[in-house]
Amino acid sequence: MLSERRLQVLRAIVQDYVGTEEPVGSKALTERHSLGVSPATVRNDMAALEDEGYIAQPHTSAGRIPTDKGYRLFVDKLAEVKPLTAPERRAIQNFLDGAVDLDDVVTRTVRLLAQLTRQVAVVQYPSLTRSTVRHVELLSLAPARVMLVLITDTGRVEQRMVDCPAPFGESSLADLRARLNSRVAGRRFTDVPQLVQDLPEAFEAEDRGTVQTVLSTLLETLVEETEERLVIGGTANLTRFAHDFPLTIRPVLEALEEQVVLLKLLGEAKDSGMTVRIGHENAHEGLNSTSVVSVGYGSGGEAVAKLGVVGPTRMDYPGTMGAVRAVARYVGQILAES
Amino acid sequence: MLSERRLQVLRAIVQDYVGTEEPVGSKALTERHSLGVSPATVRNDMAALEDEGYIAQPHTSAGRIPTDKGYRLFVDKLAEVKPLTAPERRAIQNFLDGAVDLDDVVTRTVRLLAQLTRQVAVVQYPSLTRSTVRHVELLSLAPARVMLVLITDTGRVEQRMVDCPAPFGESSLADLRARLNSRVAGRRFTDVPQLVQDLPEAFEAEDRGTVQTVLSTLLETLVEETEERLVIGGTANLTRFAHDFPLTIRPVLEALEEQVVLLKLLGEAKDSGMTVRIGHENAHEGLNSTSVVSVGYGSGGEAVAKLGVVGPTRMDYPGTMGAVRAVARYVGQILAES
DNA sequence: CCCTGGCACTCGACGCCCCCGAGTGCCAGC
DNA sequence: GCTGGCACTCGGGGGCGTCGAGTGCCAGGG
Repeated sequence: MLSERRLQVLRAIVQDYVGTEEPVGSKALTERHSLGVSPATVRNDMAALEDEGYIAQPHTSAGRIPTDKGYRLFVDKLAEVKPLTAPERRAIQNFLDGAVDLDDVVTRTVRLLAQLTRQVAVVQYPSLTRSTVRHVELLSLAPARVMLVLITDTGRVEQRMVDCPAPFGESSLADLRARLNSRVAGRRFTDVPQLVQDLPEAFEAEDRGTVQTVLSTLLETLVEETEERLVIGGTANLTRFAHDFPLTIRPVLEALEEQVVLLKLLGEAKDSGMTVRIGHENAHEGLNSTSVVSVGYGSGGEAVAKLGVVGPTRMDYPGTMGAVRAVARYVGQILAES
Repeated sequence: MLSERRLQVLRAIVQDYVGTEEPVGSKALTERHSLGVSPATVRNDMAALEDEGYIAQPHTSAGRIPTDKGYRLFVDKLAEVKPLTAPERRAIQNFLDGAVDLDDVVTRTVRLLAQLTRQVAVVQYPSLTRSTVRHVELLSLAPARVMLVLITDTGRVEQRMVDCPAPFGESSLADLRARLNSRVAGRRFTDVPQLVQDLPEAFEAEDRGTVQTVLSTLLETLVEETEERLVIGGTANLTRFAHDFPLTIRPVLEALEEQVVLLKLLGEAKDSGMTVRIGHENAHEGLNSTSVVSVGYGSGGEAVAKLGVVGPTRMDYPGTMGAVRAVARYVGQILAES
């Protein structure tokens, strides 16, 4: 177990390194922090911290920098989430209050978060798994061609073309439309598959193939509709922390373009409370030199989606966590109001 | 007026510089190209080209690099658009054929273009203004509440709620739906106002108010909801040509995050044919060191939106233009089919 | 008139060396 | 267990010389 003072030393190292972006030495430490001991003592502590793997030397005769493990300890034990200042909060509220619809809320949030943290922001759209079907419309465009339109209770509309295996009469179409809606209107997406399962049986043999095709297209659409979407912003901030150029930022840019990667990233985070994943804790290796701070947000008590930022492991954790938490709260409020 | 040989020299300089990314000198030029003259002669030509502003020296005693003006001449007079190879075309077709809906087409297109050109790709969603109406659907959600769904020929769907001034029967609704579609289906958005002008007259007095309300909502949708959307991809490719400075890529990343900037960028391009904007020809100063190659695409003969790539002025223009043109063509085909 | 080879000159890139100083580990003493 | 002292390490930066690609100019030849 590390002594109290050694923890202080670690905290001081993290703070200084985050501030200066340069390895920090024993002398500089004692000058900038009132630890009450001499550099020599600090050196001993540093040696101990290095033995435990919390800090490392980039090369002999250089100062120390925190390791992922060091940041982890810092975040878990040594840092307090820094609340935003009053003007910052007002700015958030003003900015988000101007949003006109869901898209706008999400877009504004991502900009806000990127600006506030000066890092890359990621915001997931509120999940639709709890949505219900308002209406399903079928339109005949050609004898063997049907357009399927799905309308959800949140006002979203999805449309698909269906190529039928056989011509499908207008009356059969009306029949299918009526039966379909009476079963699924008002029901949750997740219940639909079961509700339409035996529908083909109600039709003549010649139409069953088409009915089946239409139904499976509908089910596909439902699945896609619930697929998680997200928006990112502030990628230009990546250039701030990349003297050691393309090497660092290229894989990050690549990872950020893969929505799948990001969704997995957010998915791995805890559903409640804030999650901080540091460096190699991130499964995706392009993100091994970055940290991800994420938190769920939602209109009620329940989180419906997540948002967060991606930045260098050498980031201001207290400040970033404060900003992320504050933004999540305000977005939740906005969603609850609308 | 420049002699034929000097144009050849300029072409050779552009080609070599694009290939090697290094200033090109007179000796190297004569070695790599069979110009039929000695380095000394080339030097004279180069001096002339420099006087005219087509090439420049980064510093004394270095080779020459093309200026924006030089690239412009190259693109206008010296380069042929390079057609894609057969395997490349097959790859494009295969990749795009797998798309299931409009979103998917756009997403795939942007990935494809980024991969093909190894640059940043930008694809605009088909704009509603130049589209035609495929179908208008009306759904009765409550006695005095109608949902209007507009489906365009490009597969885009827009939806609006209409609160009717009076209850509106199912049969009247069907009547309106039929009349409306027989008039506007297949017609351009811009023609719709005139086509529906006298429609209320065909209805009973009690329904006219509602018909009028529905129609004006439709017109609003056509006019208002022309909000242009676009998608970008391949930003990681920026790192390829910026090992020198984060300085270069930062403003580019910033510009790319501003949809407004990009829309203006594409908007400035010609409606038909390919547009190449080189360096300072781009109004936005963050993009002063990049070139933008863009072209319109559409389901029929007419362009409904644009797509293109953003890359360094030092890019392979013939290849890029070939890829952009080919992708635009195939996307057009896909849109026409669906 | 235009092309050519020759020549002197320029200047950035590269490698070398050396010094400086921050930072370290260790140790004896308080 | 903390402290000051001390010898050592090593990366960074500045100065310097060399190298070579590239240039402009010029006189001579087709």
